[in-house]
Order: sequence, then C-alpha cells, then structure tokens
Amino acid sequence: MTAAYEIASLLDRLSRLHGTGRRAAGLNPAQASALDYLARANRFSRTPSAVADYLSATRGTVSQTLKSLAAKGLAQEGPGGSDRRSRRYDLTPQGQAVAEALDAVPPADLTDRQMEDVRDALRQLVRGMIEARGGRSFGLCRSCRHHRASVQGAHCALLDVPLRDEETTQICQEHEPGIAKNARPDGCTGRG
Amino acid sequence: MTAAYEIASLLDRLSRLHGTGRRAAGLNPAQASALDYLARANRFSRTPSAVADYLSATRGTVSQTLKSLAAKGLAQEGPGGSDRRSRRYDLTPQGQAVAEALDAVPPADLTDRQMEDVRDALRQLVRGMIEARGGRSFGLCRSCRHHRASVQGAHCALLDVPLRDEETTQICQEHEPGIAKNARPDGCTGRG
DNA sequence: ATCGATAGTATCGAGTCGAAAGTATTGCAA
DNA sequence: TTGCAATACTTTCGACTCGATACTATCGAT
Repeated sequence: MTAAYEIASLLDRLSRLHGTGRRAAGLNPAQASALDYLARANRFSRTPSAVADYLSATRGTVSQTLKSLAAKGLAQEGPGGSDRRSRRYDLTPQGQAVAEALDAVPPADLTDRQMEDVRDALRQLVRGMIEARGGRSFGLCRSCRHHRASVQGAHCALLDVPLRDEETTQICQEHEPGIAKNARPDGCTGRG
Repeated sequence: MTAAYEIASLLDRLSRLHGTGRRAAGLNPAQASALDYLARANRFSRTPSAVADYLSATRGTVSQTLKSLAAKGLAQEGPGGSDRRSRRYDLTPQGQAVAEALDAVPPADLTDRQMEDVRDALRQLVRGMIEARGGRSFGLCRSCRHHRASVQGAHCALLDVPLRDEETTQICQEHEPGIAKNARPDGCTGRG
C-alpha cells in the first residue's frame, strides 16, 4: 500500500473520530463545518454560495444547513450587500460561543513542531486538490494579490473597498494566491 | 489560531474534498469507508460490530450500510463463524474491483518523503484520539502482541488459530499494540 | 433452567446530500 | 427599453446517514 493511499484512509478515520466529538455539541458534522467557516470568513464571504464552494457541497444543501443554524439561533440571516439576490449569514453571540467551544480540539501526542509540520503538509494537500479541480483557495485576505496595505489602512483592489483591520486575517472567497508582498502566500506570518 | 485547530479545519476540508471524489464512484462516504475497511480487514474483523467500532458509528447504522453494499452486489453476507449470532461481510469480486479503483487517490504536490511524514503524523494523531477514548487500535495482525511467527506459519495466540500468510498484513479488530518482536508497532516495515 | 451479556436487525425522526425545478435579480445587448 | 441569459438562492424530491430505541437470537455462566 502506498503512503498516499494510507493517507486517504487515515484522513477518513480521523474525520470520523473528529466528527463524533463535535456531535456531542448538538451539531452534526455539516453544521459544525459551516459554523466553523462562518466564524472565520469575512463579510464578503459569508454567503450560501461561498459556504457551498468552501465545503464542496451544492447550494441547495448548504441553504438547508444554514437555515438550520439560523433556526438554532446560532446564525442570523440578512441581506448580503447591494446585490439584492445575495444573503449573508452572520454568527450570533451564541454561535460565536459554540464556534469557540469547538476550538477545544483533539488530543495529540505531538510536539508543537510536529503539529506545525502536519499543518503545513495538510495545507499543501488541500492546495493540490483545490488546484486539481479548479476550486477557490479561500486563503486569508492579507495574503491575497488584491490586498493593498497603506498608512490609511488596508484596501481590497478587487472589490475596491476599505478593509477593517480584523478583516485582513479572515478567510475571503475572492482570495487569489498571486504574489504577496506583505505576507507569505499561505497567510502565515512565520513565528506566530 | 493554534496549529492544532487549523489541523482540525484542514482535516475537515480534506475529507470533504476527498469524499466528493468518491461519490463519483456511486458510493457515498459511509459506503466507501466500509468498503475500504472490508478490503483490508482479516476474516475475524469483517463483522458489523468491527466495522462499527472502526468507523466510530453505531451498529444500527453500520448494519444498514453493509446491507446496502450487499444490495449493490459489492459485498456478500454470510455466517461469521462458530458463534451463530455473528455475521460476516466479504467483498465480492466487483467489490474488490471498486475498492481498488478507490485506491487511485488524490493528487498531491508532495514528495514521497513528505507523504511518508504526513502519514506518520496522521497515524500518531489517530492513535492519540483512539487512546483518548479507549477505542481499539485496528492495527495490522503481524504487529500485534498476540502474533506468533514460526516455521510452520503464523499463529494468533489470542484466538488460538493458524493464520494464512496474507492475513498477517490485514487489519484485525483484536489488535493490541503491545510489544512486537517481528515488526514495528504500527505495522510498518520501515522501507516498504 | 435461568438470566444477563452480546451480535445483529428493524424502525423512527432529524438531517445530509445531489439533482432538478423554480423565483428573484442582475447585467448585458439588441 | 425590451429581451434574455447568467447568477444567488430556495424548494422539493428520493436515497441515504446517523443515533436512539426496541427487538430477536444466541451465548455463556451460574
């Protein structure tokens, strides 16, 4: 058996083990994934379409999942911007709290150094698979080729809008790796 | 965000990306996981209970999944041994073929060396989570503390039965890491 | 013979999922 | 301005997962 194949098997098993842990919080895996994404995405990226792209699911499925989060009081639906077809789902304070609770993550006998290595390798795997199927990268705003930093504050050259500081460290659906001057392409600053 | 948390997120996304690939084969993720397990488990470990343990699912759920595999002609149900309550699901030739087709796994821009590192790290993660919740290890037969090798052939000291050669490289539900003399605890021989 | 434990199944309700059909809105082009 | 295709999202459908619960058959020990 090749290492690649065993990796697929291990990922499968890990995600199952991880999923059962989250079920304890009253959420099923799909809801937990969506909640996690909403907690980390910027205001342009909290739409059903973006969630669908991120989760590799259809819009129909995601529409239902988001409605169920809203029904549980974890997210709030609202208009998404100037385009009146667009909807945006923002987490409620309860939703934020649950998302943070999910941060209490799996036990691991790994050193910090090993954890970082695993993370970097997984990032590369994700990037490879995304590229292979022409998907979006969903990287952090500040690592995007459209990101512009100045003394007045950050700015998105694609959408032509000013950005709040905290938005530059959130996930953006429009993210394009390109050449970043202010940060590494993966959005990692190197030493935390 | 800690590396541990990002790992959880990445795993989530990877398993989704991977899952959509398998859906193309006409199987949903649960069926694919079960099929994959059946293809790699020895004759003592292809029971509904073992599959349930391995997949961290309930027996009821797994019972249905296995029935659906049988309905598709990918697995065959039969008596499991001397215990007349027990059932065993063996893959049919078609099932074997599909399982092998699923081996054609994700694209990855990683070197062989990096793949092995990821695999080893994931193994450790799985082991940590399994231990944390007191689950079974589901390691390979030959790496088990009950495994005995002799000139007449391999033997299981727990079940007290002779083992065919190919069975010693299969997954066993009774596997206990213990101290292995003939192989590393993870069942890896080191250099392939 | 009895009785508790175990292996597996059946059924229920909530929910996922992809597919397909539908609505509202946008934006482009004639 | 009208027309129309593309887009954002929702709704519905059928197959399926999943945990929970209740059930049957069998085992094993007393």
